[in-house]
Amino acid sequence: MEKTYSPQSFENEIYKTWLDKNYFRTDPDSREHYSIVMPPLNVTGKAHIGHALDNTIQDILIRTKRMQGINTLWVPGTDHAAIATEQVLVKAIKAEGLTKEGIGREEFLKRGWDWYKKYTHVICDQLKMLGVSCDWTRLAFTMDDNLNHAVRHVFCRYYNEGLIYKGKRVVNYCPSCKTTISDNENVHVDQNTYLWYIRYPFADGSGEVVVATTRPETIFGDTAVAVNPADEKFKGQIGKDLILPLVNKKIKLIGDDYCEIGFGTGAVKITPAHDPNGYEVGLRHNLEVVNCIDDDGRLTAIAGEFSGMDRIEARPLIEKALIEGGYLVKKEKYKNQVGTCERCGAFTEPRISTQWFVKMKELAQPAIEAVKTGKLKFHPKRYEKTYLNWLENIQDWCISRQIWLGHRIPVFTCENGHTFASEHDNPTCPHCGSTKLSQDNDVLDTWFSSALWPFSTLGFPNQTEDLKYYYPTSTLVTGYDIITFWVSKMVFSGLKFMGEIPFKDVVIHGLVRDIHGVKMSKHLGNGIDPIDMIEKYGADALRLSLINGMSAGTDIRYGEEKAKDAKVFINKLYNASKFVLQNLDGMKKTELSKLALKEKDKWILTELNDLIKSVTKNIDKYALGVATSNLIEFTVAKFCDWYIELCKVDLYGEDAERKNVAQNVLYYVFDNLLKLFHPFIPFVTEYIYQELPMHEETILKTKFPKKVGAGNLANNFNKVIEIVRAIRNARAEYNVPDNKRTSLYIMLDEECDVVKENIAEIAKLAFGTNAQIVKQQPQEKCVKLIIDEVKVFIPVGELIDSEKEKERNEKEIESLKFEIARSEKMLSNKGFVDKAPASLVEAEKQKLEVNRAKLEKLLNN
RNA sequence: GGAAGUUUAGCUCAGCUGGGAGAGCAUCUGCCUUACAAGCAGAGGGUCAUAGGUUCGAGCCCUAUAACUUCCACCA
Repeated sequence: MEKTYSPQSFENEIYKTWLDKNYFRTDPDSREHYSIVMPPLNVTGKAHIGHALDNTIQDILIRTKRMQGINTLWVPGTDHAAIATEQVLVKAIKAEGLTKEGIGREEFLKRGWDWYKKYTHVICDQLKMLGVSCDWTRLAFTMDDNLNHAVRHVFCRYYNEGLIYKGKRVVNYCPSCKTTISDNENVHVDQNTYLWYIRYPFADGSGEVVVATTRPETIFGDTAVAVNPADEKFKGQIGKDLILPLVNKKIKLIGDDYCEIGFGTGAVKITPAHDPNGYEVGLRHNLEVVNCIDDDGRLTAIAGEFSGMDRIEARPLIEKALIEGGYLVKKEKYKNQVGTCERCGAFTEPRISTQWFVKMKELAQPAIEAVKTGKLKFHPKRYEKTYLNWLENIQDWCISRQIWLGHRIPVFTCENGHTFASEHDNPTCPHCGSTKLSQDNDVLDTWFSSALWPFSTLGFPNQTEDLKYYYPTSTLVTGYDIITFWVSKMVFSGLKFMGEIPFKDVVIHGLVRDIHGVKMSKHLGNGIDPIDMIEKYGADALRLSLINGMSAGTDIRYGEEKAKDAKVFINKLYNASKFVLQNLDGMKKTELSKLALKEKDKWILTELNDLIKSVTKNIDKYALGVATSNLIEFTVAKFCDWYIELCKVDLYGEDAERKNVAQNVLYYVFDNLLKLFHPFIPFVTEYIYQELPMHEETILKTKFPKKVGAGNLANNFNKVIEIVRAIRNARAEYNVPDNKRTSLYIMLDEECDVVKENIAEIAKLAFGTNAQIVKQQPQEKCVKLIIDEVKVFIPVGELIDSEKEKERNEKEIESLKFEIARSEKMLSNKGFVDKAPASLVEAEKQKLEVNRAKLEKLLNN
């Protein structure tokens, strides 16, 4: 064992052993199962700290369940992240002086596969560094043959049931990525812009209507101006013709409720092709749809002199033209939100186009029910609202994307004009048998394949053993940011195709932010690279730092300090292990129940029992941050600070029997502690475990502690702790330095076995040269402490200061008096005595009595 | 515009069904005590955001207010 804790020296090797021995592999058997599917990792880029958090949580759950003897499966996987990858590829191709269209679809897809092959291991290797115990032999990829099959199978079922349709809709379009994006990918950002007030004259010269707009460049697509029919301001004018500025064509003034009275000028220009509301209005009024922005975000021919210009760049020029034409009334500063592309940040364009949709209303209903009936639970519960709110207001899901990478829509048209969907590779037309087919050009939204993840990774649509045994999965762990994107889609898909919810518990965690609470981003350079942290502090430290103090569902402020602190703690555990290992020589391994346990042994075993209970309970509740606090608290404040020190008396003593008891208890407690810690910090616990004299093949297959197997553990050891603390406090108050040791005289008013038994321990822990039980107060000048029936005398020589002694005594008397007064007040309060629970009132009475006795003892001295 | 969350020590956060305010880091004091100075022993430090209310009793429940954060939403 290395002298100092250096995780870099063993983490990789340990992981390699785990893999070599195939420990993470599982197959269906007769046991109960616990399964998790890992949220698929994007093959682009590398792991960020959010991945580290997400996967650490999953790993803790999996490792715990595995140790509890449950058949545990964790399926890892990757996602093809179509839009992002396509962008990277397009860029690379461009760098070669080629174009996507130039090399053709087939070659492009080949490059895509090459990319995936090359980079899949990058992110997987990074996860391995973190110590994840997923079954890598089952690594799934959304584009794998069987997953591809699942996608087409599902598509066809939707299609044949009429749940998929092709329709015209206003969708978000990114002119930079050149594809449609979903509402979720369309990020609204605040922008400081202007509101342009534009004059639309009546064709008959009888005045004008002024409209306010944030998008003057879409004027070329205007096909009406709308006002609210109830608006007095425009009474009698609805139906009249207006002259569209710059274009000089006639458009109608229409009445529509969409237009709000009193907002802006009360009149709004209607651009059906480039505004979702405008489109709806257009449908109601049968308006012409005029496209004035093309695929590249440039103005079309209809814009005349502006055609071919970027829509945003054209804005000032259009403004100038409006001024010159006398159309611009004024321009005001204005704040609003615009849609931007989540991937590239470009302004998106609402755009009318033909797309594929999934009808959602019918599918959403069972998914809503699943949560409302409590079959599917969110942790914390409040996120159910996010989920339900989204499903209850669901819109049809636009699933087509105008890119090449991904699952191509399996809809074919044959030479005779028959259109059909097929899940087969080389289909023939079911209507005429033709094999001359053309396939739809679009690919599916990546979420379409992710939606099937919990069952497609288990073999669906084939009814495999895995699928039968491991579905529905147990827990899904993910961030709140993709509840609507992903979680909800898996739920309705699972219900639809498997007839069963895909998982029972959804564990939601927060985002990892920087230490000031700002979202980490490349742009700001405030990101923390998990791999950096692993290299500097070790994977265990990173894991512990992410989990410790984490509260379910809330964001985490993270700074490098935290990883450092975690490493400091692990170092402490490491040193404790060194102590344990150095002191086991000659131990005769004996069952606890057969050992003559002393009070201190019973005390630490009781504490261990409590720890096991709370850690188990908190893991079950997904309160992992509380579980680690429990563990750390026990390790430092119980095991190291007290028990190890207490043990030394026996370990270094003459009594072989006693020594053996101490060794056994020390071993037992530490062994259990390692196991309890293992799910959280797997590497260091395995490393230390392997050093234990009696160990099994690997800690990860040992039994998770359940309950301390020993008889009655009742003990009175806290009395000793109280005495030691009192002595330490008194010494500090007299400024006795720790290197000055004193004798300790202890006088017992009543028999007190626990004190007698631990007299040497008290001396050791309270800086005594020795401690002895006396019948009478010693002659020397002493500081005198009274701990109930125990009196302690500390001869601290010239340091004694009778003034100070009196002062200290008085202070204690004061505080006791205060306590007594408080109790008396409570107990004389009729309301409290009558209404508070009896046990509480009783406890208060007890306290009062004890304090009164204490006070009396002090006063009598 | 709708909704959710947060507000507790200088910093990061715990605080379970209401029953005497906690941890880690930082600060101060004293100690190199044979696992650990990445340590040990001790200490200081809080009107639990504000104002009301319910209750015998409120950090916790209710109502308003403020600040910050986030999600959803088509307001020109």
